[in-house]
Amino acid sequence: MKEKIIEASIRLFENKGYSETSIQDIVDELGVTKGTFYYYFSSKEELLMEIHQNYIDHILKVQEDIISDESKNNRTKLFEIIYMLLRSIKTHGSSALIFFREMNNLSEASLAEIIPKRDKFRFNIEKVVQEGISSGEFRSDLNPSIITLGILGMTNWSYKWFKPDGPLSDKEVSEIYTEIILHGIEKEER
Amino acid sequence: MKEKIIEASIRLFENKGYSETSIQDIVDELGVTKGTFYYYFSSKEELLMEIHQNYIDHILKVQEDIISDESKNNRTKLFEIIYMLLRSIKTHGSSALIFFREMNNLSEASLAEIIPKRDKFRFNIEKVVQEGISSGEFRSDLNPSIITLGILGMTNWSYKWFKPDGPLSDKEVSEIYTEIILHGIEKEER
Amino acid sequence: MKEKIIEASIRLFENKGYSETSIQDIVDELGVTKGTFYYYFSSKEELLMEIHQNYIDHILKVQEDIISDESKNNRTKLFEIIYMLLRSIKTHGSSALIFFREMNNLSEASLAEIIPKRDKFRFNIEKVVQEGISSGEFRSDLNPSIITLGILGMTNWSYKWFKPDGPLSDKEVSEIYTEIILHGIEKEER
Amino acid sequence: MKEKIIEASIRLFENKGYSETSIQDIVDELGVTKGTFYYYFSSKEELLMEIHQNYIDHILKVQEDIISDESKNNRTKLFEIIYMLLRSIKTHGSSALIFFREMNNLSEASLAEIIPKRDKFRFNIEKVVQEGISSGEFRSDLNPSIITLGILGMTNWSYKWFKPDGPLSDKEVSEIYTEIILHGIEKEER
DNA sequence: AATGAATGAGAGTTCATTCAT
DNA sequence: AATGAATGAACTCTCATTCAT
Repeated sequence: MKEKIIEASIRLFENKGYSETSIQDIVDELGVTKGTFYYYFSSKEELLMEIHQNYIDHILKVQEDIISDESKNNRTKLFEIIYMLLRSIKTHGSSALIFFREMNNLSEASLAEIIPKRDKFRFNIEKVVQEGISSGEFRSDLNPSIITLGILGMTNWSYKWFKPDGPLSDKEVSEIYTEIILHGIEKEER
Repeated sequence: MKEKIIEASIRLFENKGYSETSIQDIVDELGVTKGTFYYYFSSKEELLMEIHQNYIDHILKVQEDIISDESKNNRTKLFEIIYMLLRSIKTHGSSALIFFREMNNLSEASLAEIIPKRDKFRFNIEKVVQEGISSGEFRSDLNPSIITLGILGMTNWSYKWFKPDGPLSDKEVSEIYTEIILHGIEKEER
Repeated sequence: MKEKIIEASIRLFENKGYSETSIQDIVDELGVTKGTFYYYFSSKEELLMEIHQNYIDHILKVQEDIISDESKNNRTKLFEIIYMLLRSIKTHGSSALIFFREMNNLSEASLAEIIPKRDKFRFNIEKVVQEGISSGEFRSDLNPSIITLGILGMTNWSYKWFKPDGPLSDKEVSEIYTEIILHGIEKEER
Repeated sequence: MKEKIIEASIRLFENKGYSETSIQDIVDELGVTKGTFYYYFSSKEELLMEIHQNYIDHILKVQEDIISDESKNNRTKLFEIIYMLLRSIKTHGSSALIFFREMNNLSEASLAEIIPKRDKFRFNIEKVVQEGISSGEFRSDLNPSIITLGILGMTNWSYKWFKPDGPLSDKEVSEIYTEIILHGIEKEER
């Protein structure tokens, strides 16, 4: 039941937004009553928090796996992180969209847990960029923080328009994005 | 007074979000009463719509000026569009942020006016990309639509983190972004 | 202007009801502003009161003319009162409807002026009935107050359905009503 | 609780009118909160609609019973319908008054349900009148529709003045009204 | 004679939440 | 594990009225 509540609410939050979706909307979707909701969640915000946690924990975990694989160079790591983010739209429904759009509906207390994780995700990418610079894979004349924010922007923005059943697959889009980024930040001898 | 209401509400919407900001919040900020608000706006959504209109009309106008300047090549046009978007954060407060974040709080009727303009802005960029491909400035092996969405992602995402009084200026960030993009999509002889 | 406000408001009160019609509705109808309204009337209720006064004063006056005409017998007087009421729908727009429907929107003070006039109108009819009984025109075995209320019910109710441009004229309806009433209350030798 | 809300609101609507009675007034009367009201009714209009439905369904049902009783002649049927209407003031509180006075506060959608029932009630009376004409009980020289509207006027108007604890009983008034009507529309050999 | 900006009280309605069962 | 009645605070919006100009 708890899972079903989360799934239904993700669907509703995506379409109507968190604030505009009432507990009533959620339980109506499942044919149960509000009491049931409060048996599993102590507040509406706790539900939102759980969606956030699930999502960020998932992508952080996959990211760590990618980064810690010493057999991959930094170019490959960047591609795989980008691909993973785009793939998560298919695997995690609209959790990503909700993660980015509804963050300001979390309480101070919840934000204090989520923001460090979100920052960690960003720092992990920045580390890949910096190691690529050190190893000579990437150009050294561009600010690594801004590069990282550019990558995140490109990728995260895709939640606004990417459809898993659209003309291009998540892999194809990831390849184009990686190509754009790499042949910009990579030191040149092409 | 109408201007003051718009300014105050942009500030509040930015911090608390549109749905979480009440009319009471807005008028308290100005020391007037709710009646005053409804003297100038017929609904809360009309206010949101006006913010949207002001913003999109502004950036569309500036974009048209950039694109129609025949003395500029497409590389320059891209840079100027990116720069204009980042600059608008300074000049138009948080209208940009509200524009992107609160779009789903518009009514169907309002969306029907805004979406075509937003699409036009995107198509205008896509046209610059395509003309750059035709003219031989840009690579021809990457999907122009995806390139455009990548550029928009990078740039629009900056409303989430860019601070006009941060360590880098809007111009510097624009130059880095342009550099990343260009030396990826530009046909190479480096 | 004052006349125009009264006319417009009668039209609006008829369709939407007094409470549901705002001052704004009235002045919009005339293309003026609310200030204008308050130049002529000190409150919304004063306007309603004026409509009431105009109507009741009119029908009271006509009624007195009918009653005081010594050349008419009581049968004729009854017919003429009924006819006058039905005719007033044509001549006084929907004042009658408003008079009956919106009376409870008057203040205590206004009611204290209107109710005695309304009662006087009723007593005048009751007097005709009673004189008809005394003179032998009407049956003496029926309660004159109830007869009067029956006549008023029949006649006043017509404001709910009578249309001046309908299949029967105000005169024809009056004749049928009088016929029904008379050949019930008239002592018999038919 | 739902029943208690209906009862309290009928009392309040009678005295202050529907538009002038607020939800707050209703719940104050019962010592509950506005939330409770909206637990049982989705809108103020739904409450008004329920009062209308209850009343018209009741009188329609009783009317059908009267009409379908083949042992009664049409004179008797008329009397019984009139008596039933007057009796309903006692049995249904002021539902009748509200039914007639507040009909224009119903939405289009609600009216579309109520008007046909109200018309059916009227047509049923008209049918009795017409059958009385065919059977020779009633005069044939008077328009049956107007007769019917006259009967309804007399009877419905009584909601404005009839008090169950007044000098005459509902039965006595019904008898006087029937007497007035019958000896007007009945073919004569008196 | 008329405007237009502003008020302030109150309207109907929504909703997250509680709690006895 | 789940219900259903009830709360209470907040919300958007309406409106008769005022008043300086």
